[in-house]
Amino acid sequence: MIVSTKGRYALRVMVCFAQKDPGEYIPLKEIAEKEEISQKYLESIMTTLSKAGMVDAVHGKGGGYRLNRRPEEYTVGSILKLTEGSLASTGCTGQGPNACGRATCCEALPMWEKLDKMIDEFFEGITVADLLKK
Amino acid sequence: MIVSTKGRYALRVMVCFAQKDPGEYIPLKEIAEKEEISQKYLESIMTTLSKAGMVDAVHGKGGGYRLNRRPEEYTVGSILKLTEGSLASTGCTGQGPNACGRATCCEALPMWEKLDKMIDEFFEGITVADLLKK
DNA sequence: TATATTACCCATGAAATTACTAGGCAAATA
DNA sequence: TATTTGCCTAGTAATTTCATGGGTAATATA
Repeated sequence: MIVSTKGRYALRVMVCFAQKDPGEYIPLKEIAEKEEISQKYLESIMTTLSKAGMVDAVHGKGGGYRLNRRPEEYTVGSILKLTEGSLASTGCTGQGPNACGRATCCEALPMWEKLDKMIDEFFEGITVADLLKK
Repeated sequence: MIVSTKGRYALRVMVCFAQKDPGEYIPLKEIAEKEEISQKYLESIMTTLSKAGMVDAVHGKGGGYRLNRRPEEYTVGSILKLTEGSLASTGCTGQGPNACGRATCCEALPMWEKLDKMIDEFFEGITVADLLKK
């Protein structure tokens, strides 16, 4: 499976924030209950989003999280890449420590690369705003 | 990652057979060595392919495996669906025991379904023969 | 018939990943 | 100061992945 709950939760939560009044801080607890997601688990996801500058976070009473851009400025791709780490279909494409040693002669490699490109373009072409309107 | 070694090995091996003389049986050992894949692991993959009727298998000396159709008659999709079980991107699409309880109200579901369709069409549009010619 | 060769079957296991859970600390507000 | 909220670190149970090991069944050849 290409997308774990982490990425899917992140997406749903971002859509959830987009439905709220912009500027208003929403505590995580409220979102977790509405979306029926474990509060503790969601904490780690929100921290990731916060550290990456995707959302603003404020401690204490009256605090919580909020979006810091308009929904149409968040691509689904940017959210998934952040929370999932990568969207690569196989791990044998690209560089890095997991690069396949047979890459130079693998008949299938161009196919995986084409797929990855297709998936990337798919997710980069959708924004949180697109998920909102239905 | 959407495609594990099991599916990737299966694909590479099918390409490997397609390069051989049609009709000739090739022992698994030879393929495993050429492709640098664990012989024992490959056994289970080949058995899956054999039981599904994708390849012919013959025991004993001079035996082994061979394709039973022309390379252009095997889609990548058919091989991956067989070895990977499914190519669904999330597990929340479709029916089955893992179907998401929020499916009816999930804003992201149409996106996952569209992605799955795109991926399926991608793999069904490529055959073993396509991987061969390069 | 005996032997070697090959596919097939079943069980086991190590490593990694996923999806959480637990508990405390830090910051902000009233 | 007390409460509310986010942040940090660790641990853990279940599942999946990627194999390994040992035996059995079928086929060909000497």
